Amino acid sequence: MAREFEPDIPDIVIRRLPLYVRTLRALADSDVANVSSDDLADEIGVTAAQIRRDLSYFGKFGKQGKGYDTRSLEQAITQILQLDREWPVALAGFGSLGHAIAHYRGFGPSSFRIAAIFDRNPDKVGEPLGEIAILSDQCMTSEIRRLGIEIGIIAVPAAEAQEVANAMIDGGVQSILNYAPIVLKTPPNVRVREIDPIWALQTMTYYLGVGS
Amino acid sequence: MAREFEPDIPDIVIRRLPLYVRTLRALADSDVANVSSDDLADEIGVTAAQIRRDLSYFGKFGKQGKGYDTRSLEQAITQILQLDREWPVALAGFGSLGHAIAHYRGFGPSSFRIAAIFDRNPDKVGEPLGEIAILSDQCMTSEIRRLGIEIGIIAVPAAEAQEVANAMIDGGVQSILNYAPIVLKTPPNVRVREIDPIWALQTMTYYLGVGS
DNA sequence: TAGATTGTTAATCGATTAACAATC
DNA sequence: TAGATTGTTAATCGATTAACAATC
Repeated sequence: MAREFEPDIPDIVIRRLPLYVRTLRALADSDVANVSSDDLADEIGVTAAQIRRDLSYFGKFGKQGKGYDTRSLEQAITQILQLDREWPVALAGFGSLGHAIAHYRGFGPSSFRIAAIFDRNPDKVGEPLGEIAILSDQCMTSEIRRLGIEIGIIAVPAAEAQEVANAMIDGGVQSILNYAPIVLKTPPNVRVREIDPIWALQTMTYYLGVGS
Repeated sequence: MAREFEPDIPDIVIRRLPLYVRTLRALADSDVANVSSDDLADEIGVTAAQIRRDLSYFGKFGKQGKGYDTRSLEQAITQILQLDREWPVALAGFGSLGHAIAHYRGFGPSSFRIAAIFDRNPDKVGEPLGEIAILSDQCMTSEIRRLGIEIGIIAVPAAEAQEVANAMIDGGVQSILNYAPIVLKTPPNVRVREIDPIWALQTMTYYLGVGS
C-alpha cells in the first residue's frame, strides 16, 4: 500500500524533514558529532519540542543526556525521505526558465537528475543538453512511462501548464514541481509544490512601508 | 506604527491573498464579472468558508445573493497587499542563478523591478544588465539605503548568504527572497521567504514508490 | 417575493508547546 | 552518582470548517 494514504504522519512534518537533513549534514561536515534537540532547534529556528515531536513519528534516534549523533540522524532521515537513491526527473518547457533549471547547479549534489526534457517545439529550442535529447511534448506520456519517471518539473507558460501536468500524470508522475503561476488540478495521489518568486514577494509587501 | 506588529491578521491569511488576486484577475480578464465564494473556492482549490473568513479580516466586499465583483475585489486585495505600486528590488549575486533571476520574464508585469545588482566580483560577471550597473557587495548597504530599497533577493552561495543578508538589512531591507539553501538569522521585523527547488522536491519523495 | 450567498459566530480539528518521568 | 536530555503525554494555541441569521 502506497504511503500517500499513511494516515498518521502530518504532511507538515514531512516538509520539515529536509531542513533537518540539510542542517545535520552541515553540522556533521563541520565535525560536530553530536547535537541536542536544543542546539539543533537554535540552528534551524524552530523549537526543540517540535524537533523531538517530529522525530517521534518515526522512532527513537537520540540518547538521554547526550542528544543525537549528527551523522546517523542525518542518514536515518535521509532514508525516511527516500533520498538515499537517485530520482530521474522530467522537465517540461525548455525556454529560458527551462534552460536555467536544466543548468541549475543545485541538482548536481542532490538526489535528483534530469533524465528527460520536453518542449512543444523541440526543433526551435536549439542544442540538446549534454546527452539528453529535447523531445516533443507528444512523447511525454510514453517516454515518462518508459523511463519510470515519477517526478516532473513544469516550466511552461501558465496557459499550457495544466495540459502538461495531465500528460505527466498519465505517464505515472506523482510529484510535480510547478513553476507556472497557476493552480494545477490534480488527483489526490499527486502532490504539487509551487515555485513562484513573484508570489513569494507578493506575500511580503503587506508588511512593508508605513512605520519602520 | 508599522504593520509588522498588527496583531490580529494571521500571516497565513496574508500568504493566500496573492492567490486570490491572481485568480480574480484571470477571471476578470475572461470577462467573468462576478464570482461567488463557492466558485472562487473551486477555482483555487480551497473552501468557500476560508475565502469568506479571510476576506472578513479586511472588510465586506460581497453582496448577498450575488457574490463578488471580480474586478473590484481584485483591486481591493491588490491595495491591501500594497501591490498597486512598483517596488524596487536589490539582487545580490550575479552568477548563473542571478542572471536567470535578472532575466526572468515574470518580473515584467509584476509590481517589482530590479533596481540594483550586486556581486562580490563585479568586474568578472561581464556585461551590466541594461541600464543597471553591477556594483560591488561593498556598496550594498549604502546603495540600498540611497535608493530606499526594502526588498532584497539573495542569489549568492550559501556560505555568503548570511553576510549579504546582514548588509541588506543594514541598508533598510525588510523582505528577503532567499535562493540560498540556508536558514538566515534575521531580526523579527525582517521577513524571509525561501525559494529552493531541491528542498521542494525533497518534501515529495517520501510519498513516492512503494505501491502506486 | 423567493433564492442565493454573504459575513460572522461557534464548533471542530490539528498543530505546537510545555512539562516531566524515564534514562543515558 | 548527578546532570543532561530524550520521548511522550497533556495542555494550549491557532486555523479551518460548518452553520445560519442577515440581506441583497
